[in-house]
Amino acid sequence: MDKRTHIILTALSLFYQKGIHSVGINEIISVAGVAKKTMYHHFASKDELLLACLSERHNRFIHWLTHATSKQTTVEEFKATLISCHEAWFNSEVTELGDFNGCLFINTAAEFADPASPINQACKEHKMAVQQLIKKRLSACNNMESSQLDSHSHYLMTLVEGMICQAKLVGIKQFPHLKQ
Amino acid sequence: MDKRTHIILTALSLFYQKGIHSVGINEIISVAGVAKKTMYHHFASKDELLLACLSERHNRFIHWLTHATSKQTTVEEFKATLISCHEAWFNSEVTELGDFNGCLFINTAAEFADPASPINQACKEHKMAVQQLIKKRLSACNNMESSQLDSHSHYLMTLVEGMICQAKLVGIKQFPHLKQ
DNA sequence: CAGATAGTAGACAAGTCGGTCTACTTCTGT
DNA sequence: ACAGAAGTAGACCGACTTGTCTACTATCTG
Repeated sequence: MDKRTHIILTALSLFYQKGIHSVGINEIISVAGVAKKTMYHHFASKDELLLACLSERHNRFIHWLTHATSKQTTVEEFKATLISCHEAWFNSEVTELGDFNGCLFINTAAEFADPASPINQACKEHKMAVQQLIKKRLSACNNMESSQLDSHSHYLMTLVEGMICQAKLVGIKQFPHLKQ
Repeated sequence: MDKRTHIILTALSLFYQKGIHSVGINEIISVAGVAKKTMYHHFASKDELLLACLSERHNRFIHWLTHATSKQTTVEEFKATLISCHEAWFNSEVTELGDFNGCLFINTAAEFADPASPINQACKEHKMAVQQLIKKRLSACNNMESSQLDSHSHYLMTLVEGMICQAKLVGIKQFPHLKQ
């Protein structure tokens, strides 16, 4: 495998499981089995590496969510699919997303003060992309009233974000009460 | 003011605005205007100080939420109050909670890997206490069906958690779509 | 008045941090 | 075959980390 990709995947896994500031460059290169020079050959700094990790995670997540929610036809069906595919993630049943430890973007944003930093911007952009995907999926449902498209997609996004937080902090993995 | 309390409040503010690992002991004592020995006289370690900060924040938050949601009589009214008092928090209009920067407990949990650590336990306990408060408030509403008390309080909790995340990451401060 | 407690400033230890650099090797494309 | 890119190990830098300690002072209590 490509060294650059290998470093990204190793760092991504460590960042996701332990947080950003808890993981040092030395740990990353040691786990990746790579020389420090190699890492700094591909990435200018730890922040640049982190940005590459966020990008990788973003692509994986959007790819997964796109495919996991591609079959429903009604709003109710879509909502149920959205909830249950997230439950699968919480139970670490989605191999491409790895062992569940909350949302990498929420976790990362918690560690950086400046909201204008590229890192926080990347986190924000990820969330907006997810919101857009939900909206797109919702608009394809055959009983969706277009006048409520914005508010309903926004509502589902709030629900999903809440589920992720509860799954991480309190350990709730199933949300039967949301399915009515 | 009590030195111990002063240290806690200073550390709490720094931890909340910048994250835990981004803030060092030296910064805390420097901002608090206190000798290092004084800090270590009151707290055995940075983790102990953090636990005291979490406890302080927990008390403030529960106190605020208790009073902010004490007047409603119906389920619909309670839901509206719950949403709008959180909106006030997001807009930093609640003085006792300071400048909004997400939920300290969600932010903190993101930085510590071990879910069994006292720090993550404190975060979990805070969330369960909020959940309990919501449930208690809901049970006092005169049109609340007791059979749906668990599922409805759980639902409201999910909504509130989602709002907090969206307010922090995407900067959404108002949630009109949740009020129907 | 004595003794304990809480405070000050700041040196110090031992280790980690991100990042640079040297010296050398291995792979790859023309 | 040879040049250059990509890799290796690891020493090294200065700054920062948590936490301890000495030496001294102020304040409170019996």
